[in-house]
Amino acid sequence: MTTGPGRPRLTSPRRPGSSASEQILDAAAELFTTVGFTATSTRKIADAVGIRQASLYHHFGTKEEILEVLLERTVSPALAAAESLTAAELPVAVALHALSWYDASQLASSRWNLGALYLLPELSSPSLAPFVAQRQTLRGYYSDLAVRALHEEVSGADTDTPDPILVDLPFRIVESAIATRADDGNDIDAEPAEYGLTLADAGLRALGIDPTPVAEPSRRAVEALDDATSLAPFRPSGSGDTGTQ
Amino acid sequence: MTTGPGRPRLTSPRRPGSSASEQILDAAAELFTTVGFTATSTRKIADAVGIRQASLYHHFGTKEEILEVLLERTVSPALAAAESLTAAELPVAVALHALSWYDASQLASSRWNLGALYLLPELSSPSLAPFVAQRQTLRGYYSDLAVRALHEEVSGADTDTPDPILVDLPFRIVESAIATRADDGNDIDAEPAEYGLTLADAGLRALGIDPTPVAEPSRRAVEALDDATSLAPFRPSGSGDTGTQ
DNA sequence: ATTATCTATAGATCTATAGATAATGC
DNA sequence: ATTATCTATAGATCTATAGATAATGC
Repeated sequence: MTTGPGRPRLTSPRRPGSSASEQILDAAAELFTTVGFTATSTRKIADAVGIRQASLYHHFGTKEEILEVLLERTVSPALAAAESLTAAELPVAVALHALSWYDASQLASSRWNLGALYLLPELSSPSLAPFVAQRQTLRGYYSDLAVRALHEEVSGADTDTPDPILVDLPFRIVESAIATRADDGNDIDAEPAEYGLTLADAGLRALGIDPTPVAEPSRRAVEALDDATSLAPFRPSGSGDTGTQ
Repeated sequence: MTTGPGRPRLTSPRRPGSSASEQILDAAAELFTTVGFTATSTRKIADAVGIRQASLYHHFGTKEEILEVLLERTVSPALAAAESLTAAELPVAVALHALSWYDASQLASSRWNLGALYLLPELSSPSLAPFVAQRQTLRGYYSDLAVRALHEEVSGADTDTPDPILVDLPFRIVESAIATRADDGNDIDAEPAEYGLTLADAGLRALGIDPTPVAEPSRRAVEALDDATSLAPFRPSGSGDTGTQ
């Protein structure tokens, strides 16, 4: 690791990540999610990486740029899953359940509680608006699926325009994984896949939909997603066999 | 308003609140909840009040002390409601539903989104630990009620120690009002009482409990709470008649 | 020559304190 | 005399830039 161009560091690396940029992102992810964006100085990030404060600026133009990269990486996989599951020819309740399961598992299994970045009050800064918009797009996928699932379930027994608070709940219940991690410590003791299943089931029940019949098709859909993204922290304990679909 | 001791301000008051302290708390509540604690300078608070930065320190010893008062005021009513409802001789599901309804209504109806103070990453500061602990106590009331409600409902059909993720959900669903307000703007268009009812119902359904039979006794319990605290932003549209209990 | 680090620092904050000032209250 | 404000400022940050230095790569 002493190889490579450039003046050597004074300290040997103390952060995971093959490049300096990745090490900076890892340190910033920890600090931003635990003490906040403004409360994290560039000096503290540099100290956590083991470089000098000014050296950060060889890799990122501003402190905010670091946050932008972290936000981008956090919202992208969930948004891709939402698009893929919405396009797939799945029963709507299965798509919603699978999206919740996948998203909640990701939130629970990431090294740092990156979902907390979306709760930072500093996100009202205009330059971060694109990422806030992406998160709202994801929220829209959830509520669209919820609206359609309700229509399918009760076939018009409810009003034609369902309560916006109600159809927001699957998204909010998935999001609760962020607050739980923030409250109970970064390392959650539950299995991410199991945790995600509990939240996905609850999201459907909150809408008044029985999750029992969707569990198995949803499991297959999530496994297909994981195979596609090959990020796959998702290894359910179940007997599910990939590729049967 | 030009009366009273002390040197006059350069600017006439621009904030609600009969005393300077209340005006400072109102301005700080807006800024802390929208841009965050560290990102809010004492100068910005003072500007929002219409006084000089140094004048804040006549009323509060430190910036953190302002946050402490806001946190105290936010958690106290919910905690009092939880204690009162737990002590009351109510069916457990009714107590849980009423607590959720009351708490969610408060979160939705406060002038600023004060619940967001509990999501500030800066709360990991040791001096704020007492308030974090109080919030966790409130969370404990919710989950205790949820555990007991599940036992009563299915009478041992489930395991003896229910899933901690599951019994945390009524609390998390109520808390979702904070994120919704942060996402959709401070002024919510729904009636607080109606909003709270939707979340209280969903909390029970998430546990697998039908909220229909508890709605009416819960309404009476919430009205009794409001009469007791006489803070009462709670005016349900229903035909419920206070005092019949 | 290029790259990644380093040292040094400018300029802009930000929190909190010291002490002056202008009102009311006794 | 007491109170609530004001002006002024010390001391500690904090972000970002300028330019030197020490490696590799050609």
